[in-house]
Amino acid sequence: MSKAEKIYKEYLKRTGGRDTQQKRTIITELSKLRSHFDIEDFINEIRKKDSKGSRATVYRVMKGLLKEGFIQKITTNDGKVYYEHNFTNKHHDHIICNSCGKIFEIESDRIENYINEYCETIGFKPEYRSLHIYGTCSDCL
Amino acid sequence: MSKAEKIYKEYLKRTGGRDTQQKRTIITELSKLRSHFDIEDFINEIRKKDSKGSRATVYRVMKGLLKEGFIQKITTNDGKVYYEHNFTNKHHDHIICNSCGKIFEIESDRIENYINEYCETIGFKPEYRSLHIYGTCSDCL
DNA sequence: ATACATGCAAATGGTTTGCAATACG
DNA sequence: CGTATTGCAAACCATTTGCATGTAT
Repeated sequence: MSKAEKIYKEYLKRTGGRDTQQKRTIITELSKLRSHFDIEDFINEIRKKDSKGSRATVYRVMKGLLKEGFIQKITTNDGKVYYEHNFTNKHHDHIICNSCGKIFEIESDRIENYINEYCETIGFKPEYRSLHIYGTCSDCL
Repeated sequence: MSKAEKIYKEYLKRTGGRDTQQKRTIITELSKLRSHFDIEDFINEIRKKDSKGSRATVYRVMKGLLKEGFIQKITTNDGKVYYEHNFTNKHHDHIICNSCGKIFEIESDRIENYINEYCETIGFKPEYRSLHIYGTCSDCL
């Protein structure tokens, strides 16, 4: 069973919905993306596979994925919106340059460990996180 | 000079704008808020001080404050939007329960230090951050 | 005086929703 | 078959913008 298929199964289990071709296509295509993506581009991609893929369905699936922590939403300073999945379990954080808009991705076990420790002390069960660091990158300085 | 006045001066310096009563009122009222707030409530608050305070002006000032890192924007899982200032320099992060929606605030020097260290290694100058941890709180577990 | 700021209302853009048609279990 | 899901278009809501008016410098 492919990675995408596994995620899809897990998604169905957690959301308790029916097994449909649309959902499967969305999650399969999603799993092919490596980095943050624009949702409009993604919808166009979906439409190549399923000519009548609807925006509404994509958003409906996205909502479930967000809720279950499979994907996250990033809003940059200037209001642009991106989505990103973390199907690989390797969660990564973002460093965003306010000057040129470039986005750097980092993985940090130290932050991860710290968060887990901290949450344990207050009895909170962390599922996913979103960390964005804004500032100025070396090129712009 | 009050804290709010200091922020206001700093804001003017950084954005290079003119000194107006509206901006002053917005920043003064903002500095009175302790925690995350709903912008519509905030606009109503402003209107008590300045009967014709406009949504547009509030958003315009917010935009500058966001850009300069004086405030941050939080979007919860279910799409609700909050704002929050960090006029106190004591930046704090958020832990958000996906089940009941409660928001816990934490301060973490360890995360702060780590971020500063990390950014130094890549030549990035961090200005502010947004860290949101989603999961389930002890009450909901 | 003149350029920037404000207020209003209309426009925008991302996301959600009502409803009729369709497909899963 | 009965109910959840889809697709479409219209609705929604937070935010932005054009323009005429007001105000700081």
